[in-house]
Amino acid sequence: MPTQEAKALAHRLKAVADPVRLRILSILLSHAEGEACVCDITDAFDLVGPTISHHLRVLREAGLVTSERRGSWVYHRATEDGTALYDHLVRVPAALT
Amino acid sequence: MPTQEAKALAHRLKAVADPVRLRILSILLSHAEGEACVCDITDAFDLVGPTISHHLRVLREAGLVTSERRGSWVYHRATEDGTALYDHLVRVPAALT
DNA sequence: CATAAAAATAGACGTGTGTCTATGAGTCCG
DNA sequence: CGGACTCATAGACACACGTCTATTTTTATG
Repeated sequence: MPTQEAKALAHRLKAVADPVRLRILSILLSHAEGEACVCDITDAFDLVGPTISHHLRVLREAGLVTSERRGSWVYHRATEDGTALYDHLVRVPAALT
Repeated sequence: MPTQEAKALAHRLKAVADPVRLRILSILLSHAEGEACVCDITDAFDLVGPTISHHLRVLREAGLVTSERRGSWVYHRATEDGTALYDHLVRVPAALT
């Protein structure tokens, strides 16, 4: 594997190599309409709002999540890449043993 | 995704979410007999021996690599899980875009 | 307009991570 | 034995990361 490719893949893997971010992706995908606001996500964790915002930004900068403001709320949803990566990961046999 | 499962998956992902460790796995899998000693691996990087040892330990503790001493050399090889995870990862479409 | 609510940003703080140098442990060979 | 070689471990150090509190921005509403 070329150094360049390893670097790019590692960068994307780092974005999902965190239990909170994995669960955020999971929540987005299982939510109605495939989207949720920060307050929805915060309820599922014992974490404060800004911390969730931080994780959402990491996911967004990795191209796995998009965010859109509609009125008072900001709705976050998994991108096509984010969905594909998540679906792929939860099916890694070795990763679940 | 349950918290427990997210934690376990994230832990395993952290082990491969590093460009050096990805390339180490790649090198092990492409080497003759599927194994290589530290000196073989060191040649492929601009890193010193103990650093490679450190990365090999991370991979070993994640169950992705095994190490066996035969004479002066220690031979490292990807486990079945390590092989499956690596093969799986390099085929994630979203991870390579 | 003023206030409240939702969320992002900024900054601080402790912990984890990747790297190095120095040292120790195991093995071969003269 | 003793030296050379391979590798792991220990310790140090800088930097990244996950979390929090405090503040700012954006929007809705009385």
